[in-house]
Amino acid sequence: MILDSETKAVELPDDHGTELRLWLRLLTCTTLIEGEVRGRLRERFGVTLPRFDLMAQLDKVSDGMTLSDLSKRMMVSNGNVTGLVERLVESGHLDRRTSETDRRVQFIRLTKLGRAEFRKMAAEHEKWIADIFGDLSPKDIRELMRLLAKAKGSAQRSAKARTG
Amino acid sequence: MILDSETKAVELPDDHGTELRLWLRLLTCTTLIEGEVRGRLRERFGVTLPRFDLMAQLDKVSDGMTLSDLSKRMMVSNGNVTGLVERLVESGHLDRRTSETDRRVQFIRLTKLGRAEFRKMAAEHEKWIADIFGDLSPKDIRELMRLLAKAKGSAQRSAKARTG
DNA sequence: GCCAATTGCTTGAGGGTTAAAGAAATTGTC
DNA sequence: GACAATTTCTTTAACCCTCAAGCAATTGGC
Repeated sequence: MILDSETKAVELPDDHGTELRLWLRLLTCTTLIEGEVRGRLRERFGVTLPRFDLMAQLDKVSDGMTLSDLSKRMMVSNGNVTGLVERLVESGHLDRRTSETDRRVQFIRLTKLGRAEFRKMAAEHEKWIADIFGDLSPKDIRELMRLLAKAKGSAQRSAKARTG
Repeated sequence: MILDSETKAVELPDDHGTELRLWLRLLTCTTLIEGEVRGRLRERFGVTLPRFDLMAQLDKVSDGMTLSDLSKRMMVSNGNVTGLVERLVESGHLDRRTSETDRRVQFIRLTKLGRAEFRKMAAEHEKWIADIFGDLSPKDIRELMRLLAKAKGSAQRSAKARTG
């Protein structure tokens, strides 16, 4: 550790240790919660997290979404969504309907069963999340929301600068 | 939206919407950054994120770690680590050595090649992270660290309450 | 010493995930 | 209308990941 004359830590010219520690903490935090949610979904409903997430996207709309929309919203690859939808159609939770005007496009919807099951899961899920964040005050939450929004913006700026 | 007589939003008795939104934002933020790092590691070094993470754990120690240690530190399953280590031994980055005193245990170390390659990657990685969080002030970072620590503690408390 | 419980690791089944390549349909331009 | 570029979706190979079951070695009582 480098200290100056007043015994205060001094930054090295290229020390990015604080950012790195922040990233590791963010990752740890998310992994921890994600694992907890995954376990509860599995244990309580026998459903996987990706399937739950996909159904959550579809629950927000009434008239269906395309596969491309889903992959953008979920931030996963196109091929990934193809497989997920396939399995959820198979199990009767989803419904696919080819567009009349563009035969490449498929509209994916929750079936009656799918929506009913999702709503049941979502209600519990929301309580789990509330409990998981239960030690945070409303002010903590607001502040975290604000800082994460800033971090997200920063990351998007950085990503855009890389790929052009 | 429910409004009271002074046109101010009123919480429903069981509304946990803010926590849910916080979780989604946390997840989005992490997924975004993780994807960015994954892409850069792949593009720049042809390495996957899990392999980089595993090597990062090993780089912190000089005398090796067991598979169990690795799986705890990385917060992934035991079987997962078995496969990852296998592939990294195969590629010459890792080295396994059975314990003298307990023949179930294997100490995993970075090879000379592994450590050299990791150090090179880590140096760039740190710069990427610094850039990704570049818009955050030192104060923002401190505050995020603090709030994420609190969130982590809360999540651990909740997880512990579930499994006992 | 014996044996049950525990610990460290591997295996196998079932999924999830990406990047890259490709098939099918549409659009824009001439 | 022709046809190149684009868009939507699927396929493939390789990998990542979990959970549960199982094997091998060790430990702790007795």
